[in-house]
Amino acid sequence: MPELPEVETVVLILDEQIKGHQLLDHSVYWDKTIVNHQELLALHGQKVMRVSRRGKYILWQMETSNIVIHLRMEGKFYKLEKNAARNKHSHVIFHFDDFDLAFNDTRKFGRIEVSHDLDHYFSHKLGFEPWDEHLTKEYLRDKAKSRKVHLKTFLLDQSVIAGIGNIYADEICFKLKLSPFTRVHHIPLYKWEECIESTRQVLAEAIASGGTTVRSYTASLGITGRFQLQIHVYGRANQPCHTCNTALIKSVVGQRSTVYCPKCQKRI
DNA sequence: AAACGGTCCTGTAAGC
DNA sequence: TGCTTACAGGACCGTT
Ligand SMILES: [Zn+2]
Repeated sequence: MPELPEVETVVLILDEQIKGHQLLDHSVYWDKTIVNHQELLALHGQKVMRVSRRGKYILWQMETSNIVIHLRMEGKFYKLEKNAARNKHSHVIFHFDDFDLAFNDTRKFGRIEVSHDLDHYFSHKLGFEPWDEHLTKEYLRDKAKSRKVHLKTFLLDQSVIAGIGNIYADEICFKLKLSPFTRVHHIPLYKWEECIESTRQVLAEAIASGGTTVRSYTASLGITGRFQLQIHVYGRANQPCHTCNTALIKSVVGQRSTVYCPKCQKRI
């Protein structure tokens, strides 16, 4: 599923493909995909000024407002010839001046919403971006000291750091050499510095390779031939640890499947 | 305030 | 073989 690196890749491609183009209108085939229909209708005729990202959200800056898109599990965009046949999983089709752009989402979890005030929209949802200079070890320590949750749950909390999902949460715990079950209020200050470094390294590596799972999102937008990212733990239950050869363990943290090395990753 | 559990969805795979 | 059931999960919301 798309996490920050995948969304970043989609954003770069979308910016190249739709910036400067005029949104004529759109068709809706699954109502709940669109949060506020009237506001979206009001943007017909406007050009896309810029496509950007905040956390896992895709932002289309229009002339008078913003279209905010979350892909959730399986949302993806396909660029189509005008009036091409609709795929049964295309729930919204944006009709641009000289092409169509389909929002395809088998699980129907993705959401498209218009927001006039992004700062307000994200203020309670999202914490700092991974590369924000305000993301410091003191910030993480302070956020964690009143929390009893496991490290993995903390990393998945978008109001702490924005953009980490299930795949990279496991990878970050592995790089940090901490068990995903570590209680965050037990983690010392110096380890939070390492956490920031690990997070940035894991995400940067993933962005550099175009996102782990991004191939399916972008094939139709003209990107092919990307190599899969080297994944150390996610989806590798029972396989040998890349560091010590111990069999990796599959477990559940916060109702999410979790894989870790019982030897390399200790609880504090 | 923080934690928890249910909800939304459907394709895939396992099980009888 | 064909049917049923379990499972995957990001964000959100009501309850504890
Ligand atoms: Zn190991």
